[in-house]
Amino acid sequence: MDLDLRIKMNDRLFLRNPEDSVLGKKIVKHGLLLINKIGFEDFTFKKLAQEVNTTEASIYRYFENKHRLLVYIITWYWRFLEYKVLIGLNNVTDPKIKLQTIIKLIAEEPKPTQQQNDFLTETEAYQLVIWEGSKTYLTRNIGKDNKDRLFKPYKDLCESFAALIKEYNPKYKYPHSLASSIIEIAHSQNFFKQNLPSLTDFPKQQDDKKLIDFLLTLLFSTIAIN
Amino acid sequence: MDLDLRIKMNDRLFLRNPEDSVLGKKIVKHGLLLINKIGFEDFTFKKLAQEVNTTEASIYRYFENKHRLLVYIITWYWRFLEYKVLIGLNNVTDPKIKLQTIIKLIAEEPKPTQQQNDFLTETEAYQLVIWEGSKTYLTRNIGKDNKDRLFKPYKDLCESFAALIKEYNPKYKYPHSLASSIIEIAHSQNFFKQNLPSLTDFPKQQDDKKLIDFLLTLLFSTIAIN
DNA sequence: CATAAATGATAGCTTTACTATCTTTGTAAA
DNA sequence: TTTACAAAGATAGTAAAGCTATCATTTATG
Repeated sequence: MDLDLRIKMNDRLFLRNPEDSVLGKKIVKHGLLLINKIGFEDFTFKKLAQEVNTTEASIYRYFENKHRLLVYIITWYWRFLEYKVLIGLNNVTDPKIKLQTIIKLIAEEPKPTQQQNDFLTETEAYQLVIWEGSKTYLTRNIGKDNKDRLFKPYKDLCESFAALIKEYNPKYKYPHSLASSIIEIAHSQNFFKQNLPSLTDFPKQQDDKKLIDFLLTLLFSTIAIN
Repeated sequence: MDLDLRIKMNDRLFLRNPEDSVLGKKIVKHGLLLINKIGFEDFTFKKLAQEVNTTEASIYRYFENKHRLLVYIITWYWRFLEYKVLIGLNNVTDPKIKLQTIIKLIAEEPKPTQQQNDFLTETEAYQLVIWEGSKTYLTRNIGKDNKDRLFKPYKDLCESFAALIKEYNPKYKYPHSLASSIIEIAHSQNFFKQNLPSLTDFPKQQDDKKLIDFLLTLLFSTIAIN
């Protein structure tokens, strides 16, 4: 699936739009790679500056702090995923197949592709979401960040998902909670599978088949129409 | 439910056992309160030292760093919860009621009680789990920390939960994943309800009744025996 | 070609996250 | 009742993180 898309980013996320310059794109791209490599806690703008052959001060011209950079990348991913869902559901009419499709898109580890070398790559972004995604909102800044609409992409995705659930079974009482829960579970189970495998029933060295089966069963049994 | 219990803590968590001294207990108690107040990111041992009227250096004699203190409190909570489960399931034989009971114990916001004034309180610990719980393991130290068995209390709780699921339906394929998922969801939904309510279907100013209903339906529909 | 904007280079400041050392205090065995 | 020894206090110091400021130098743009 090739998507040549321009994702509109919330301009509260940056001081200078990173998409507008070579340096900006390098900051975001290598930011993603470096956070994945050393973890968000150990990640600093100084280290990133070295990777990108620039200075700390230059990075601060693009992003207020490392948290904003993190949110930038994570929300980019949510928007990207929503595009994928949009494309993936194109021409699909059966509500059941729609739900199966969205679950796969959410939970399946994306395959590495060649393109988009100069900006964010889906596979790396997916890893970032698994490891650092919840750190975007588990912060005392959540009130302010929410007012700045930083979480809109995530909310939109949940809303789309919830709409499909409602379409399948209009009487189900908790479509939003179910949607956000399944998204969260997909990532936490993926994390546990890699790092705390006894919390799952998935063999470490295996694809996401079982995880998807688990999620599909969970979803369809709870929204089943009796 | 009164529990006068002594929770055995993993001694890799501390340098000096905080339960053995007045200062140690104050550090842990006010550590919990202060993290809840200002958030883990802004929390420092220096600030805690001021709260407790001691010095930074003294706190470092008990805990290697703030992450260990966090894990200490969080794992204390998991152990505490497992005791509650143990007591709560005492004399219960019906597997269905067992599962209902454990869900309630996991998801229900504990009521404030008077006791345990000098150490950790359940209500505060519950808030900490919601806000900071996942930060215990979403770290590059997870491999080492896991070897030190820091996550054993959490694993044990999940294992107990999974065992009840297996008892109810021995044929269900994903008892561990389901157990850990429900625990995680309980907290993330609780967080969303407070902070990003559009991700849930629960009114902000209300008890956990709907959340528990959501979880119960989720659990029992997916493990239903056809 | 002029000029504005972006970047580089450098400096500096406050806070965090520790470690070290030395002194005082409180407690428990000799 | 001394003695001794561990816990805590007091103080200092260090490297890194997390910024902000300034000025010089490139690089785009009209």
